[in-house]
Amino acid sequence: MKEVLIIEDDPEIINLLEIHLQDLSCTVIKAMDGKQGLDLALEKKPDLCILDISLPSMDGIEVCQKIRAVQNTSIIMLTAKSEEIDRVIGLEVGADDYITKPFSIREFIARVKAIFRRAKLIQESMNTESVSELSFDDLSISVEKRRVGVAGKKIELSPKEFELLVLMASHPGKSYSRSDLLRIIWGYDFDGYEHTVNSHINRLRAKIEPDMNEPKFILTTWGVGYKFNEEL
Amino acid sequence: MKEVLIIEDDPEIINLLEIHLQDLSCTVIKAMDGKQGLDLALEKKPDLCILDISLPSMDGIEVCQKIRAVQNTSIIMLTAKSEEIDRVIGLEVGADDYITKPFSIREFIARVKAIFRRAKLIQESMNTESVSELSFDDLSISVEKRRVGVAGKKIELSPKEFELLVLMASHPGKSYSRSDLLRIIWGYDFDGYEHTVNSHINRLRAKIEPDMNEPKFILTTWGVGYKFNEEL
DNA sequence: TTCTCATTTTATAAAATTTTTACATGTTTC
DNA sequence: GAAACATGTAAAAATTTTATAAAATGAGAA
Repeated sequence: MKEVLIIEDDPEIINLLEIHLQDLSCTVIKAMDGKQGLDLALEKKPDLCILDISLPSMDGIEVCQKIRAVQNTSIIMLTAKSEEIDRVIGLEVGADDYITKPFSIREFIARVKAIFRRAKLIQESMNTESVSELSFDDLSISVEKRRVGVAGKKIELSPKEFELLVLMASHPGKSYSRSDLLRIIWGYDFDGYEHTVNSHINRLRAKIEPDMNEPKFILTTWGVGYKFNEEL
Repeated sequence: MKEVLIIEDDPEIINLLEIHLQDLSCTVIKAMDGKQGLDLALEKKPDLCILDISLPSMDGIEVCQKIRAVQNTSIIMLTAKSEEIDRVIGLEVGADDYITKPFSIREFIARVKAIFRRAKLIQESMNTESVSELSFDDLSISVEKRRVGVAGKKIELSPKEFELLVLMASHPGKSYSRSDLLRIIWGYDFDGYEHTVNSHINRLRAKIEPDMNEPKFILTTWGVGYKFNEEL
């Protein structure tokens, strides 16, 4: 059960957001000014903060920075004008996402869901650092030595190819969207096309798949992304 | 299981750090002043000390120096101002890393992990260096006598070249990044370009490799660093 | 000091990877 | 089936990383 803190001085918006967050079965806590919001954030450590940029008693930017200095809470910032977003980004406040008012509830919900997905992904990827040997059928991966072999033959992979393979092979059956992969492997600040992932998957497959027309290891989850075959 | 000692007089910070260190499954011990911290460090020999610079009863810098005089515990120093870091560096206190308050937990965790990785690497590099004779194909290394021969012929190596060769030849197949090599061979306080490593590897290869276009002993792990050929 | 040698820096060339691009091929939906 | 969209493929362009050689620096010995 996720806990969400709304820091916002407009009661109408609070109400609106609260209703829809409860639909997502989140617990909602509320603060109507910056200072109180910061205190609550530090005390309750919610999974997500919705943070308005203009607030009484303490600016939203400051609140964001202070929260981020101490803990790893996801933050979505609300701004009235899109120019403010530039300011927030320029200051590298470190929010996870930004929404300009007025916004559609549909969009808001989508973003909240996206944040939760990301947080879960990052958490999962932190856990699997320790596995050093992976083996499926005739594919073997030595994470530490950075070696990959197919049917006894040594395969040379580029850094990105290797990282993609290790990540996916560490979580067989888990589908990663292209943007998940970009965020995890390329980093959150990569700005390029999602198609880049296709290229790398394509080259990786060419190196490890015996039959390109029927991939055995790296499968396509249509409309979603890619996953490592869980039935091996 | 790693043991971490926190020496810090602010209970809030202690609490914060303790929670996140426990997430990394570390055992945490705490001291709230310099003297007590020093005693605990010497008694328990933790894997890592988190050491605030301003402390009651004994300055953090003094504590750091005294710990380092006696044992090789990793130390991360916390300072309120970035000027203090200059002072710490100027005094060559020998901390492994420095963080200015306020810091983000994200960053803190990343640094702690980095310290543990380095410690592991250095520990490993110490292990097999006790071997006094190494021999691969027609390359022979006498670690004790500091002599190297290729195809029966004696080769003169400079100190850095020799150290690089011994380290890598002691751990065939293990890839070392340029920064790993700088830290292990040059020392943690070297501040120069990673490119320096290339120069040394280049000269070392020129002396021991029969064919520069296809190195036999020292191989490049593209995008990572160098390793000694494990298939000899 | 002057010389020598190891080391570091710098510059440039070469190699490999990564990203982009363009287009082909599939898949879904109406 | 056709339109819209998602994925596959291959190759050119751009970027990053590594190799190599040569010049500058610095430390120590004669």
